[in-house]
Amino acid sequence: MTNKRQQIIEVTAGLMESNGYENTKLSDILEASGAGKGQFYYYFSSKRDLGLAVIDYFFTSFNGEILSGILSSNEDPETRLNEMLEWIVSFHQSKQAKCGCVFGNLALEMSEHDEGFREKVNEVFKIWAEKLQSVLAEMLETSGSVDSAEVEQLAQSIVAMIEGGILLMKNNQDIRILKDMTKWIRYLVGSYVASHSIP
Amino acid sequence: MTNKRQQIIEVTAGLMESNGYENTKLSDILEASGAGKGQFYYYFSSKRDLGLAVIDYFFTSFNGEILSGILSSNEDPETRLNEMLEWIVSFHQSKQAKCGCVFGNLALEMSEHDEGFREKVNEVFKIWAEKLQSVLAEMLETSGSVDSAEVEQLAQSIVAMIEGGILLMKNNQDIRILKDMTKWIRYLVGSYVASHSIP
DNA sequence: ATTTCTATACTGACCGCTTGGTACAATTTT
DNA sequence: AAAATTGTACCAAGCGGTCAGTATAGAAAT
Repeated sequence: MTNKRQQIIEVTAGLMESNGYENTKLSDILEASGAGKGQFYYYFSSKRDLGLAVIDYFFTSFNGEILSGILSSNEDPETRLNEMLEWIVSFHQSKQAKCGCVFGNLALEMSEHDEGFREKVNEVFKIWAEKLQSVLAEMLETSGSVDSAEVEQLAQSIVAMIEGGILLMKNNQDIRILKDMTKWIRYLVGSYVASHSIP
Repeated sequence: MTNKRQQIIEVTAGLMESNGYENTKLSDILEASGAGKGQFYYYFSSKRDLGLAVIDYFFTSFNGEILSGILSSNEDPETRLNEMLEWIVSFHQSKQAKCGCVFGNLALEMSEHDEGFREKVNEVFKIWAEKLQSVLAEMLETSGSVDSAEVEQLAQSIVAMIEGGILLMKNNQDIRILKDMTKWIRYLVGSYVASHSIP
């Protein structure tokens, strides 16, 4: 039964979402998933091993929802960007603005003392920014000269803006901060696209 | 001698800057500051007590450098904003983009399970945003209608953008990400001010 | 002038508790 | 019977924090 393995991953994902990695203790995991120690160490070689598996699990879900989902739909690029921002806001609203972004949380918690975590999280941000870049490129399709390096920077900065908005939102426990941030992202993108479109 | 107390605070500040709060162990603090356990508990009632004192210490330094310093100088508001952004970039450059922002780090690490930390960090962000708001207001002085609530949101979002840029910078260990972010902040502010100025 | 007292500054062994991880016997599945 | 799976007792290490006691220096008492 790899069911149990998957169950442990999903339960831990829930715990890590609100407590981070270090603060999700093995005992919590065992209790919440109804597994024994032996069972755990049969499926995972260490807590770290599980942690990395949980990141993969989060990415799969994030990828399906945002990257392969919303950002890859048939809508026009502006709509897709908007839908992504709205999805993020309502996602955090449903969590009462308390959890933050798992990837952002792990980035700050783990990046310093665990290369494996750092690289895995980094990959998520990288893929996200790449996808965003292609959406921005679509918006600029009718433009004359497009500096693709600049668009790349913009895409990456949008990811950073979202993460920053989530950080402040979480610390303030107020969804409005993230909502405002998305407004300025739209403003920035709109302003950039407008200034680059051929009259 | 309250020297020792101050020394412990400063040494811990250095440790917390690169390791966060939980990962700065009491044993590290004692070793680095050359203090014994008894000495420590003579000056501080708990590790948490020290942690809160360290935040105050960081804020004092941040306040002097940025809030009362750069942002309150006699230069015009655009220059002050620029100088702040440049200061932040070169600060993190000097730390090889590895430490991140103490306040941002603590926000994500502690906000969930310690109200005291959360509120203290929140206060920092709040004061920062307020100061930034007044600088933005100065830029808009010649404008006709200024929506001060909107300017407040912009100021807060700029703080979020900086924090997000630092987060990604740290996880990527690449200062360029933060540098790019500051570029977009300037672009956003410039664009906003331009669109609100009377021709 | 000498002794006694007391407040401050500091020591480091020790404590209770939690942690991630292991050993291994018992059970279930094949 | 053999192999895969799982419960449980256990471990060493590390943690923050406590505590009984020491050193010292200046004030107070003699």
